[in-house]
Amino acid sequence: MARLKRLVLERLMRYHRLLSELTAKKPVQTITSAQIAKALDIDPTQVRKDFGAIGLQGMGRVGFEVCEVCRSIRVALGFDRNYEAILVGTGHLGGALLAYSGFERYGLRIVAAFDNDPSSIGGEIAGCTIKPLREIKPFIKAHKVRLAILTTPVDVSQDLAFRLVEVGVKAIWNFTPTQLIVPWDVLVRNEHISIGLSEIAYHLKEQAESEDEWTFLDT
Amino acid sequence: MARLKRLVLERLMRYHRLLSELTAKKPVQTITSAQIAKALDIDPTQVRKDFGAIGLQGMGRVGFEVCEVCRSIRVALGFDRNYEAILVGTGHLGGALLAYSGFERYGLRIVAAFDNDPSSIGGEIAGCTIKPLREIKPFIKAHKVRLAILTTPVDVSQDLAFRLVEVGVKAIWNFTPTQLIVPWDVLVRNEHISIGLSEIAYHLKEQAESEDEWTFLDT
DNA sequence: TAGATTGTTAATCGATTAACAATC
DNA sequence: TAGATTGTTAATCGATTAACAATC
Repeated sequence: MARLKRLVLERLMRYHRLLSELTAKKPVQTITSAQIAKALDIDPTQVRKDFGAIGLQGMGRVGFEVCEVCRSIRVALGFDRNYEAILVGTGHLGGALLAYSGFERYGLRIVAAFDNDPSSIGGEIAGCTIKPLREIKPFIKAHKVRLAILTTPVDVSQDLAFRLVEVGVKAIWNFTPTQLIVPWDVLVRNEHISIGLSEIAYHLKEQAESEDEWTFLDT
Repeated sequence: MARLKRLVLERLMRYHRLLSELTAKKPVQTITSAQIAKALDIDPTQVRKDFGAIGLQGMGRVGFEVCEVCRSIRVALGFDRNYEAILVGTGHLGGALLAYSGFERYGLRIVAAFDNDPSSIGGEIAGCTIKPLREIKPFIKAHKVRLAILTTPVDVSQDLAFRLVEVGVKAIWNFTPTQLIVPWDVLVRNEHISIGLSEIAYHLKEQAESEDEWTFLDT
């Protein structure tokens, strides 16, 4: 099967969530691409293409079997596997991610948290003891951890990334606003929250300005 | 000036951050589009196009003046204005956002937090008192709040969205995994963290499989 | 069978990149 | 002036959407 692109992966995730919610409310046997498309405000062809990409077959005049779709997506994205992750940086955001229990349904379990602040080391968040940063490399080696979640201050993240990949980390979920440099076979997924502010601030600015125009017309 | 598209806005944000960091380290007078492009791993033409879109003029053989670029981006995105926001849902993620002080440089100030959990109401996070949810509409009206940050459980977010827009909210920063329905003139910026897991899980799966192949060849 | 839905190819759209004259 | 960089038009690339025969 051809390698799936990022946009396809993200849509598959959305389909999966939609169908999970749907079946949680009331069990549905089948669903059409048009129904899914409407719920997510995209084109039905898109849905069929994406399903085709992971080998899903629909039934003419009926649509797709919900259970089968969910299962296929889970297999395609790798949610049927289990992988252990570590988290570095136990500030507010790190704590929030540790406390979030929703990742387990996707096969992700955070097995350890690290920090270099003496006052937080030894503490516990959501059942996870905070370990000193110097133990991170032995821990990763011992547990064959391949995913690291970075919620550290900006200035240490690149240095950390170097050290993480050295001991076998193959994916970094990066919540720090840094463009990390990593080997070609390591995936960095950037989750820079404040990027969203560009769209928000711009919208509010434009909106305020257009309001001013109307006020002008009113007078 | 033509309306800027989302992708352009996001890149402008990245330019702004890059240049802020750069000048913080050591003051630089000018920078070329090629230098910026290299740092962000994009095409130099892209940078010049984006700058052109906000009316920035470079100098042949020299490049762009760093200060002027920063200033123009701030004006274009509306970071030179101040806007007040409220936050709804003071769980772990809500708390993390309240505690984060980095938004102020973009003109955003969170002025109140709301929750409907009696045990958290009256408490304080990062200097912000948590108010009961029933006070949210009067508060928004009184303070003319136009931005709301949603970090509530999924099941209440659509109902909240309806109530928020009723009293004048024009932008919702949505951290809940729901497709919100809002009037056409209200912006919803979705920040669904677990979407990123699709890319991460898939990469780890593919990576594990390719490793298996090599192991097979070794034998 | 008739009709709705799939699966796929072709057309469109938009974003990115290449090319190069104009500029300092 | 010579050479590096901008600004802009044209070409390419990829993603989305339209069209429609095949299917149940």
